[in-house]
Amino acid sequence: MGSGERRPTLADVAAEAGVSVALVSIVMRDAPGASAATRERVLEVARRLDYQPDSRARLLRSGRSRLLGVVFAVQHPFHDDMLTGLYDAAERIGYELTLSAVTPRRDERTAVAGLLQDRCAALVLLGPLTPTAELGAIAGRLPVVAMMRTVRHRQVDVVRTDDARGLHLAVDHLVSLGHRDIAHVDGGRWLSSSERRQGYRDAMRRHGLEAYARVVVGGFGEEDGARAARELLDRPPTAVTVFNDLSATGLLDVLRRHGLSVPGDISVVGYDDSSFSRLAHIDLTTVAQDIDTMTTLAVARAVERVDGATVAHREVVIPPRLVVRGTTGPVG
Amino acid sequence: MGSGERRPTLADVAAEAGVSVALVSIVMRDAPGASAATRERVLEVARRLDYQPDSRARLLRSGRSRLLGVVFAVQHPFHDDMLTGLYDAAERIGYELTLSAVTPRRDERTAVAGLLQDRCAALVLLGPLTPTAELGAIAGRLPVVAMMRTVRHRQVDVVRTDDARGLHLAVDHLVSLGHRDIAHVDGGRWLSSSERRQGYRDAMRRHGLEAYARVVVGGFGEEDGARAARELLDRPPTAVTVFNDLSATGLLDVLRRHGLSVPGDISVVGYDDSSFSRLAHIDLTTVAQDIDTMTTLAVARAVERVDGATVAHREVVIPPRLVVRGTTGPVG
DNA sequence: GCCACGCTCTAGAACGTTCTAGGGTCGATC
DNA sequence: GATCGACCCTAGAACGTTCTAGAGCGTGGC
Repeated sequence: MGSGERRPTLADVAAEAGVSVALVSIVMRDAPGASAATRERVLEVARRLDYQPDSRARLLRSGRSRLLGVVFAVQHPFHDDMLTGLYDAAERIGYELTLSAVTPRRDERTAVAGLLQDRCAALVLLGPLTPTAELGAIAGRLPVVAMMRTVRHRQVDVVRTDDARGLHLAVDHLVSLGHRDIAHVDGGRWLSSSERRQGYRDAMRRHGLEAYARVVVGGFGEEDGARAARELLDRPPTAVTVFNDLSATGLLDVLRRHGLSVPGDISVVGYDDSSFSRLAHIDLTTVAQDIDTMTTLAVARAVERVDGATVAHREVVIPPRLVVRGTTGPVG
Repeated sequence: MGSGERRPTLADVAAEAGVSVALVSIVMRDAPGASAATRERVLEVARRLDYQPDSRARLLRSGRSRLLGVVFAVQHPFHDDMLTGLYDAAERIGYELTLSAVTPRRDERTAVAGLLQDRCAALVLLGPLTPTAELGAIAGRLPVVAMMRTVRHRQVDVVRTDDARGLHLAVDHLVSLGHRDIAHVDGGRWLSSSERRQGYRDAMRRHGLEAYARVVVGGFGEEDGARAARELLDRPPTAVTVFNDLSATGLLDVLRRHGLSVPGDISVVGYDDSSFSRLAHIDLTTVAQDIDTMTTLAVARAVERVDGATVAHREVVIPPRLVVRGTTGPVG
């Protein structure tokens, strides 16, 4: 019936194969201490009984859990890209991932609490909104790595992109195309928003364009970009840098619907290099966060902490890369 | 630090409070058998020591796991909406969710295998691509509920939308607006694609429009819709029904970029009612899958199976609902 | 005064695994 | 021929919890 008979355990396999439980355990873990012949026989029995190790019992007994808890948010395409990278990185290093989602009706605190009960060895948080103090409290009991935001706390590790530099790249690119009237649609209350906004302001100043600097309140979603676009339509700049790709697509959509050609009338630069931004029909120029490096480092850092290594600096800042595609061009 | 001292256990709390381990367990589970006074005292100590129950040990001992494994795919916005609903439904019924993602480099088999080791009580699979026979094999060892696709196997439960009916609704709506030249962009190899395609064909026939019926190969993503749109541009229909919302947005984008106005020149109907489709700047007419009902039923069904109930019919088919927004209008 | 009962509490087994300590066996070495 | 070491294997404790059985005790009815 599916849940009918009890699932087979080590003891079942041992009995069937005529050996001790301990020996089966050795074989299943591929640990030294069994002859090739018995190894073969035990494996055959295990296969026949369709034995599946019980990771709960396994983790319970063996203390160290090789399990990383990841908190991500639903409806953030870039988080999906990060998850993809995290799975890769974890697999390379022999760790498992356990996910906990933040949804419109399930907050970050709940998501974290769930993982704490699962006794993961460490936590990786994608763009957490939890206040620093509270993050610190969690970090008091297990290693915490925050991604895509700064956390000024001595117990919390951080892996993030150099967001200020990202906006320098974006503005430099636009300036090199002849743009001067460059606006910025920010991320509203999102945490990396202020770094990016500041990066934009600095870059504009560096080019002597502070007179043109204009920041419009945005957010992380398409509707935020769309709203910002409508606001810009009164007096459109020749170029705009946007908090992230998702918001940029919302903005692009509204601009085009109002007859502006991109990049003819207006150039647009996104942020993240989310996988959808490289789709042919979107073809968005954007500031790429280095997903591979970030996820690899985040996992590595978490594991180092689990192993009790003392790591020198808690914050790793990865340089971004500008990816020029079809939404930017010379000023018309 | 962080992983410095061992995390407190029931025994620690018991020792500190001067009672037995069993009693602390009773208090933590809020089970009957402890006086109000000790209850209070034990809770106070637990709070002070920052005790967190170990769900592994808990589940291991108590057999039944109140844990539902969910397999979802990354970069499918509608799966995110489903996750949101599943979390709600699970919480209402006192179950936990454990997630396993399918990514471009992590296939469904791997995702399922992970959950099997976690000993979840049942599996919920979002639009699984696994062949029926293999799903059946998994269902042989624990209850499996597949969502958003049909599975003809006597051990696999199915909760899905009446996709044929969904396309009837879409076509009926377009016909009532005066459209006759209505094309369909399908989902390619995706599993509900054939039902929806068939629903489209039936509806066209029912309206005596088989001469106009035209199916373009699509897929689940934006780029598939975009590709299909380019194909349609030679000889554009006055309306098009699309496999899903994501594909529809790709299609919309290309159509508009080529100077077609929506819904002036062409009407577009999506499928899913993904949360982004209701954003003001997308404002997509679409066939809504009833997320609340589907997720509630899927969780309920999984739990019934876990409890060993014999459920009459294995397939639950939910009627869809047409949501008329801004991408459909009278034929121009 | 005795027994039965309800209430609060406890001891100890059990869940399925890993780990530690050690028991055989066999061939080689002194 | 005893000793050793390498190799294969096993018994039993341990992980942190829940569960079963029952102990202690105060109360009430006869």
